[in-house]
Amino acid sequence: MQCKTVRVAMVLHELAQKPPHRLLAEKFIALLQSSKAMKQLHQIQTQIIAHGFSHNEYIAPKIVSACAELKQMAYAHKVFDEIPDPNVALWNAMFRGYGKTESHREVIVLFSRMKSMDILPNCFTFPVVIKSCGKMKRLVEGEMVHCVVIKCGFGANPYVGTTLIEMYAAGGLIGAAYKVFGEMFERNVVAWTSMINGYILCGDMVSAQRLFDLAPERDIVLWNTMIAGYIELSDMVAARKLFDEMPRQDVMCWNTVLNGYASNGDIEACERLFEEMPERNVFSWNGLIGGYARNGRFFETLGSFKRMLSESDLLPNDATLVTVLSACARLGALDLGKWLHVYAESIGYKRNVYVGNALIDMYAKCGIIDNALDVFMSMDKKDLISWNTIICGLAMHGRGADALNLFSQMMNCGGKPDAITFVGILCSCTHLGLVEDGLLYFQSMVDDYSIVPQIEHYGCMVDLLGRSGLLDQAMNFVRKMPMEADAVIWAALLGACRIYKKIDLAELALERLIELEPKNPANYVMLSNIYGDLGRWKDVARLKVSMRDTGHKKFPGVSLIEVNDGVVEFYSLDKRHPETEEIYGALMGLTKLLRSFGYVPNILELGQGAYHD
DNA sequence: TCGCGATGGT
Repeated sequence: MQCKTVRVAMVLHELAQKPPHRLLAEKFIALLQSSKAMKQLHQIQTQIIAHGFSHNEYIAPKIVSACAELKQMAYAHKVFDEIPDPNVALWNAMFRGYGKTESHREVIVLFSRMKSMDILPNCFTFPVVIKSCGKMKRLVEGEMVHCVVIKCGFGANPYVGTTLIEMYAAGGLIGAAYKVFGEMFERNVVAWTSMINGYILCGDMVSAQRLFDLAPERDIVLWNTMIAGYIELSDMVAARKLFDEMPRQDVMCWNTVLNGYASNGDIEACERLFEEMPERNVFSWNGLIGGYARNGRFFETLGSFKRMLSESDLLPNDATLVTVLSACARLGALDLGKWLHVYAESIGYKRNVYVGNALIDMYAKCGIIDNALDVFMSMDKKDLISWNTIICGLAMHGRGADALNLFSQMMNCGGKPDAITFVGILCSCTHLGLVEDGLLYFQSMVDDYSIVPQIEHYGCMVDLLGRSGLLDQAMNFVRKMPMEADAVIWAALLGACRIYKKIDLAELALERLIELEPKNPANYVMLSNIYGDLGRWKDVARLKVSMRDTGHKKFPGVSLIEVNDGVVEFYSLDKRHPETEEIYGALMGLTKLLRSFGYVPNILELGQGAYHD
C-alpha cells in the first residue's frame, strides 16, 4: 500500500515536470484504471483538476468508472453533476457503474433524465439500461426503451437485441423476445443462446431443443445452457446425454452437471462425477460441499470441506464459508464455527454480508446469541436477511423484547420487513405472551406492508392465542384462514388444548391431525400424553400396542454435541457410544450432585421418551 | 468501455 502510494506520487511528479497534452491525458487514464482505493483516486483527481483536465471528454468517464470499480457511485454522481454538459461516454460510464453495483433503479432514473435532456444514447447505452429494466422487472419501461432503440436506429444491433431478448424472456413475454430475435440482422451464437435460454426460462424445453437443433453454430456456452435447462426440469438423463455428446467440456460444464446431481438429490452420482473431474476449481468443491449440505448430510459437508483444505491449493470463497457455517449451525459445531469465523476474516471476508449472515445464524443456532449479536452489530452493511436472521435468532432464544427492539431499529433505518421478519416478530410476541401486540403486528403486516399472511403466520397466531389460553380465538383464526390448516397448526392447537385441558377441541384437532398425517407417530404420542394427563392409563397401553402392531415407530429425537474435533449424535438412553459406561457413570454422579441441591427430575416428561426402544 | 453458462444466507 505504502509502496503503491509512493509509486503513484512518483508518476504524478513525473507528469508535473513535462507533458505533451495527449500523453498526459493517457497517463491520467492509466492511473485512474489502476487506482485501488479512494485515497489514491482523490490524489489523482487533484492532479487532474490542477492540470485543467477535470472536464476532459476522455478523462471524466474514466474517473466515474474508477469510482464504480471501488463501488463509490455516490461520489461518481457528484463528479458527474459537476460536469456542465456530459458526453454520451460519461452518461454510459454512469449507467455501467450503477448497473455493476446493482443499482438498477438509478440506471432507469438516470436514463429518463438523459432522455428529458434530449441527449442521444448510443449502442453502448442500451444494453445496460435494458438489463436494469429486466432486473427490476419493469417491462413497461423496458418496452419504452425498446421504442427508443428503434427510433435511434439500433434495432438491428446484435448487442442490443440480445439484451432485449433476455429482458422479454425473463419477464415471460416469450413472443416479444422471439419477435426481436426474428428481426435481428445478424444472429450470432450469443443471440441464439439468449433465445434458447429464454425458452428455458419459460419452461419450454421442447422449443429450446428445437432451436438448439437449428442453431448454425454451437459453442460451449450454448451446450451448457441446454444442459442447465434439462437440469432445471430435473431431467438428469437428458442433461448427462448432452454433456457426454458435447465436443469439448470445460470446468464450468462439469460444475453444471455436478450441481445438477446435487440439486436433484443424487449425491452418489455427484460424488462419482467429482472424482472423475479432470480439473477442479472452487466452484467444483462448492458443488460437492453444497450437495452434501442440501441433502442434509452435514457431517460430510464438514468432511469434504476439510478435504478441500488439505488436498487442494484452492482457497474457499464466501459461498464455501456460508455452506460450511450453515452445516455447523445444523450440527451445533460451535468450535468449528468459531474457527471459521477467525479463518474467514483472515482470508478477507470480514465485510462480506453473506458470511456475516451465516455467522449470525451459526452462533444463534449454536446457542451463543450474544456472539450472534456481536457479529450483527459489527456489520457495516446489513441486508434484509441480516435483520431477519438476528430477529428470528433472538426470538428462538426467548429474547423477544430484544427482537422487537431490533425490529423498530430496522424500521428507523428504513428497512423493509418481509414475511419472514414477521414470523420472527410474531414468534417474539408468543414468547412474551403479548397477545394484543401480536394481533396489532399481524394487522400492520397486512395493512402497512401489504404482506399476504402465509400459513406460517397463521401458525404463529394460533400458537400465540393458544398458549395464552384464548382457544376460541385461536380456533377462529383457523376458521378464517384462506388456506387449509396444516399439521403444524393443528399440533399447536392440540398442544394448547393439552395445557388448558380443552378436551373437546383437542379431539377435533387430533382428528384433523391424524387425517393429515396418519403415519406420524408423534400424533399418537400426543394423544397418549393427553390420555396420560387424564389418568387414562389403559388407553395409553392400548395405543402403545396398536402402534407396535401397525409398525408406527417414532424415530428418537437426537441431540448433537461437539466433542474434540467432531460431532457426536445421541438420544435419550442411547447406548451406542463406545464409552457408554463412563458417560452414564458421569451422568449418575451429576444427578446425585443435583439431587443434593434439591433438584427433582420430572419423571412424567421422562416417560415420553418411552417409544425409543 | 458493450451481449450468452457454474456455488452461498433467514
